[in-house]
Amino acid sequence: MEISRRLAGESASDYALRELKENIVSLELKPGTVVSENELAAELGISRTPVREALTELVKVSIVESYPQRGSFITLIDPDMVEEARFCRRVLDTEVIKVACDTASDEDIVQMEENVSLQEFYLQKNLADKIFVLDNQFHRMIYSAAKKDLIFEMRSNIMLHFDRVRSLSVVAVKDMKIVKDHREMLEAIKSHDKEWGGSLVTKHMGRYDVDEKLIREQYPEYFK
Amino acid sequence: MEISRRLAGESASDYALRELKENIVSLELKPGTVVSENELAAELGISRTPVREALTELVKVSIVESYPQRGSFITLIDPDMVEEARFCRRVLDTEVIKVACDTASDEDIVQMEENVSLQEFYLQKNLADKIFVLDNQFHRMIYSAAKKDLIFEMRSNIMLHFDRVRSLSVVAVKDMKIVKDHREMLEAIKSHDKEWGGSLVTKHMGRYDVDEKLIREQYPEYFK
DNA sequence: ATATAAATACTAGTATACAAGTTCGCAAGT
DNA sequence: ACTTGCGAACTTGTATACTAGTATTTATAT
Repeated sequence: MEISRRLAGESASDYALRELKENIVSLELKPGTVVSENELAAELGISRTPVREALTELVKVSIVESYPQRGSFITLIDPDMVEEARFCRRVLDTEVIKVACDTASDEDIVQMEENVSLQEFYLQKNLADKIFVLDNQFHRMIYSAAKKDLIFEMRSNIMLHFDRVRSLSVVAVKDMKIVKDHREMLEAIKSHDKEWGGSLVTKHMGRYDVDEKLIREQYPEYFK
Repeated sequence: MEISRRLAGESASDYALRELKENIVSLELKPGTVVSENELAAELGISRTPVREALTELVKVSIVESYPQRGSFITLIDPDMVEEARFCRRVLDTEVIKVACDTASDEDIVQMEENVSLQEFYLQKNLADKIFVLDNQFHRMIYSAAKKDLIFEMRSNIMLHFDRVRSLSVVAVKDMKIVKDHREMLEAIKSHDKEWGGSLVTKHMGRYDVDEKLIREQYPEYFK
């Protein structure tokens, strides 16, 4: 497992959860892998207790399975759950951006402006990983502007299933188009155009269409 | 705190989580109350570890707040989060029932038929608490028929915020109308009428409109 | 009497010890 | 060669011990 340093002020539990999520989404921890609480604790340099707390949360979102006295496993990719994640994102993002069109404050918009400008900057520099982070932040900002922060947390958890498949997809997402989508979403919010905003989400989701059958043929051992 | 017996085969953690949820929603544990891990462990007859695991999950959904070395508290009712819960339910229920209209199997429909018939039976007998349980099961069945079980779990967690206010509302929900709504939803699913299904959810949500201002005046100490 | 400081009784976070059960390998016997 | 049985080495679940920090109360000094 790929392990980074523990952040300043980060609790052991949060550290374990962050590391696990990153390694699961990046497929460093492959679907079907067995993960031992003791082993993880040793690798992370913490005790079993915080590791357990992190694993427990991941069990709740069905990205880890745990069987008493037998072991814990990274779940195989379940197409039904991937579809749940996609569905959840599409439905919530669509309605939330509409709310944001009504409720976004000037301060919200300033922050989003800054974010999108940075995305455009890094797009020119071709720094995809920078855009990845900003992308996630941008969507969080929309939820925040609509006062739907708790729902965003839920969305993040279920999106683990979706992100894992996205990582498998060899087809890199066309950063150019998604940044342009974000710019348009911001314009929709600024002009309070709810219908435009909603339709942009639909278009945006289309960017992430992947040929699941193809991926499944390539990595059959990862799928349920 | 009102404590019921531990179920057969129920782990200590699940027991603690179930008890906490029940007591929070029923307002037996009042908003703002301090909950001590040691105290809960003693009351439930288990150790701190499973109590902590339950509390941790409730912290994730913002129904409990925890401050290191200070204590844990049942959160005050936050109108923004209540609105998040209502929004989440409306949006997801609407889209999920549409999917269910397409995907519900004969087996799914048989189960729903049985459930709604029971609701009608208990309606005649005037057994509101029986209907309450069946109500929740019915909505779970719709999600299950649409293969959105994971999303239903998320919905359940965020609904804690909503259910708490519902418990405060003196105005009892008119069971007669909600049972009729359920019957109609089932008919919509059986006839694959997605638009009808979606509109029924909107109508259904209206049954739970409560005068928050009134409740807030009555219990100001429960609100943020 | 009042202000200040030290003692105390809490808290949550973490580490460790123990309990109960599963899996797997190896050895003994047929 | 194959089956059977036993034991060792795992696993998670739970209980308990320890750490560090907060809040309150008590005692002491002015």
